[in-house]
Amino acid sequence: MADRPIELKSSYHHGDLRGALLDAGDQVLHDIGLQAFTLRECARRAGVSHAAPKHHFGGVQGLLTALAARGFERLTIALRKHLKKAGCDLDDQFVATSTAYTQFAKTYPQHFRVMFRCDLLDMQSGPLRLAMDATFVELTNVIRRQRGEVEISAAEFPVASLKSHALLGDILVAWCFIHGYAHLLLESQLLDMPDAQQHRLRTETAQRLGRLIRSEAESGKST
Amino acid sequence: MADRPIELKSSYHHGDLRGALLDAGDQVLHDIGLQAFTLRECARRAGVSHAAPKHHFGGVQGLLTALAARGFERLTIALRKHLKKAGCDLDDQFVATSTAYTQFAKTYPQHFRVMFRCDLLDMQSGPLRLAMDATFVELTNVIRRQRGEVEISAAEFPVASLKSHALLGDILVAWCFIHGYAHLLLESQLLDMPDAQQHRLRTETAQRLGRLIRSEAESGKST
DNA sequence: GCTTCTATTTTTACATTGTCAAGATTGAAT
DNA sequence: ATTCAATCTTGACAATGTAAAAATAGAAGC
Repeated sequence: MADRPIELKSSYHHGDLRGALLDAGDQVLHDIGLQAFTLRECARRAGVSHAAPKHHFGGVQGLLTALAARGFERLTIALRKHLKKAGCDLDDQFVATSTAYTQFAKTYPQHFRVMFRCDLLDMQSGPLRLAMDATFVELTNVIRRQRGEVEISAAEFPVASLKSHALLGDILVAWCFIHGYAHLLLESQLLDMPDAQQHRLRTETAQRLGRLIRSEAESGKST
Repeated sequence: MADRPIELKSSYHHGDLRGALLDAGDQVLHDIGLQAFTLRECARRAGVSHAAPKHHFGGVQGLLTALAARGFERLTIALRKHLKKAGCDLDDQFVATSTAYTQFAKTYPQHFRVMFRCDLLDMQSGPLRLAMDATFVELTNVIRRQRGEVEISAAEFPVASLKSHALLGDILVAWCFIHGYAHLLLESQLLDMPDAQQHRLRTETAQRLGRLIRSEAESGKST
């Protein structure tokens, strides 16, 4: 009944070009991949001229940086969702984390690529740092729980600043495995195997590492 | 005294343009990185016209594929060298492997990037497959020795084709950790810390995982 | 020794890209 | 109603990857 001027797009003044370009960028990554990613193609899909993105993102690096930040945000959400579903069992939590991370890499392979290409990104970008920190808070808190420690709210980052040597070691074990698995799965095609076997192997390995971390935290506590 | 016509370069017929382009490509990666890698720049550095590479590599993908293969060859050599220096101690061998892998990633970061960007490469390329297989034979043999198994000569690949479930699991633990560490070090800058701490943490973690693999292989054998 | 053949390299051309500067448009502030 | 600043478009430039056609040189055959 009422007019809906929000959706209208007079030739100038798109309304939310920034958001539209981000969406277009997502689509471009999904459709043709990072190696074919192009500012002009994003502008085309957003229905604006080829130079329009400049005002909002400065250049291609700016848009990629924003897309990477979006990627970390999505990854954080995925981690939280899987953790929630996993409940309180520490074993399940660790497996769920590796599942979420892996599934994200398989679902958004091109985003995953951008997120870990610091030569393409503006690593000084505030939003990117925030999004990365949020992801890594989630990850490190999984390890903290495995070790029976209290969680942390946010931003005692970067990881290197952690004071507990044992905690840092456990983070290294867990995160490097999870990340390495996802990255190799995506880029090496040497881990190619039937989905069922893939899932079984990853789950078993995650359980194994979870046990390792917990048992050593236990024995460390008694000393 | 004698003429050395090999080195001469009359304007046409370079002599070994293929090799020269590979060297130029190495240099370009080292000097300006993958994000600025250009066929024309490689041709320029090799002293030939911009279209000369086509005959030898087809296109940019061909040259990158050849450079990636070279990268895997170098990585294989580095692994062998570090393993030789490590001697027979299993603990040292595992640490040496992670050291070699990490050092390679830090020394040739741009090559490392190319080697794990399957969207930029021709994954059907024979030379690339051979070079990758050689690297992974080296890696899996480290695990075999940890498990007290006999080594393998070459090419029972890809990894997924391994019949021993336990072996595959150990390979996953080891390789994903090592690769994940190197990749995160290179791309996340969240593991940034003083070199000494970096080295200590990685060494300790490698020893930890080596012990895990060996102890479980032991207890598995007795059952 | 001369010719022919073929592999290699150059030249030329074209569509695309990222970035910049200048101009056009519009909604809001005054 | 006028001014203004933010936003978008136009036009231009150098650079890139690829393709086709032309040029060159070394080898093969005679």
